[in-house]
Amino acid sequence: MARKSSETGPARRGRPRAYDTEAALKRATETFWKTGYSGTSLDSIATATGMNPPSLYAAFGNKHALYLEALARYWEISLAATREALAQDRPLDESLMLAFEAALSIYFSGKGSARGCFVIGTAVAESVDDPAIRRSVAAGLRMIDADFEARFRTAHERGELKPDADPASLAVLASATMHAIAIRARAGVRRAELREIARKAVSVICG
Amino acid sequence: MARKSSETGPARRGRPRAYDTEAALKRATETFWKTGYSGTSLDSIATATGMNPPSLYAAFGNKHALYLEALARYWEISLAATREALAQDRPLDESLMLAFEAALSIYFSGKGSARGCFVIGTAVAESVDDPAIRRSVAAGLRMIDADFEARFRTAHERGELKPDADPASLAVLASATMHAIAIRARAGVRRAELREIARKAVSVICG
DNA sequence: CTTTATTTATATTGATCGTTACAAAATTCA
DNA sequence: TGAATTTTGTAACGATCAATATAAATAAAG
Repeated sequence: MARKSSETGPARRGRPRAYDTEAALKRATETFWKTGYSGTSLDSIATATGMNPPSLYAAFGNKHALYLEALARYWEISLAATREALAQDRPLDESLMLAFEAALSIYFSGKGSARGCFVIGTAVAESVDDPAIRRSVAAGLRMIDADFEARFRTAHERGELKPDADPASLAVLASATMHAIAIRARAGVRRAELREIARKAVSVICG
Repeated sequence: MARKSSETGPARRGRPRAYDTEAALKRATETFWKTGYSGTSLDSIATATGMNPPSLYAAFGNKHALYLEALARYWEISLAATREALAQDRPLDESLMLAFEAALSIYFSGKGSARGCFVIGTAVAESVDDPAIRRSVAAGLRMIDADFEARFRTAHERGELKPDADPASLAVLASATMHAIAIRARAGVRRAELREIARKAVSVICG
C-alpha cells in the first residue's frame, strides 16, 4: 500500500522520482543497523538516503514500516547466504565453516566498525514491546534452525555423524554459535577471533 | 561523583531523601530492560522510580550514567548467578543445566512477557555507537567464557570429559547456548522450549 | 499551451526528548 | 527560633522527534 509499483509501464505522468527505492532501503538498513531502531531518527535516514521526509513516507509508509521492510529484506539475504553455504557439496565441518564465514562477511560488511547481525543487534531490542518485530525475529530464527537441522540430517544419513547424534540438537548449537558470533562482532571482537570461535564450535559439533 | 554517599553518618543536614537508591536503580533497570536504552525516556524512568528528574540526576548523573550503572549491576548479579550454579558440586551436565536454569530465571523474572537478557536485549544494540557500553559488554562476555572454561577444566581434570576434549571450545558452546536462550526468550519463545534447547545443548557438550 | 498528475523541497506541526532553574519544603545545627 | 543545607515538586529550557501541509518543479496527456 505504501510502496508504489515500479514496473516500467507506459511512462509515468508527473515529476520523476529522484531516488531508487532499492538503494534507499539499503541505506536506511545501514543506518538502522548502526544505531538501532529507537536510536535512529527519520532525519538521519533522510540524510543517509538523500531523500526528503515526504518522499520517505511516500515510499515506505512510516518509520516502523520502513524498519519492518529492512528487517524482512535482511532475513532474506541472511537466510539465503546461510542456505547457500550449507548447500555446497562439502564435508560437514567445511559446510558449517562456510556458513559461519558467510555470516561473518555480513557482520563485517560495514565501512566502520563491525555491526554484527542486524537482527541480533537491532530487532531483538525491540522484540519485547513490538509484536511485529518479535514475530519476524521468531520466524527467522526458526528458519535458521531448520536449515541447520536439514544439513545435519543429510550428514547423518551420509554417515558423517555418529549414529546416535541428534540433528536437532546439533542444529541448536550451530545457530547458537552463529548468534554468539553476531553478538561478539557487535561488541568489538576481531574477525579472526570470531573465526577461531567458529572453528572451535565446529570441531565440537562435528565430534 | 554523581552518587552521594549513603553511609549512615552523623545525621544528614537537609531535607531527607524520599527515594531508596537501590530500589530506584532496580526500577530503572526494569524500564531499560523492557524498552532498551534509546527507547526509554527519562520521563518513563521518573514514573517507574517515582522520582523527579532533578532527584534522578542528583542520584545517578544522567541517563547514560544511570544505564551504565544498571548494566554493571546486571553483570554482577548475572555473573554471580552463573558462577554459583557452576560452583555446585554436581556432575557436569547437572552443573550446566543449573547455570542455564539460573539464566532462565533471570530472563523470565519480569512481570509481563519475557525480557531475556538485559545485556543481549539492550546493551548489544548500543554497542556499536557507545564505547562505554561496548567495553562493558565485551568484558562481561569474557568473564562468562572464563567461568564456563574453568568449570570445564575442572571436569576435565576429574575425568568427566573425554581426554581430548578442549575446555575452551566447550566454553564457547556453553556461553553460545546461553546467548541463544537469551535471544529466544526475548523473541517470545516459551520457557519450557528454552529449557529443552538447553537440555539438547548440554547433551551434545557433555558428550 | 493548458491541464492533470506526481514528486520535490521547505517549512512547520504538536509532542516529546534530556536536562536544568527555581522556589517551596524539610531537615540539622547554632 | 533562626540560619544553613539538602531534596522535592513544578515548570520550563532549547533540541529533536515522527509526521505533514503547502507550494514549486517536472513530467505526460489533451
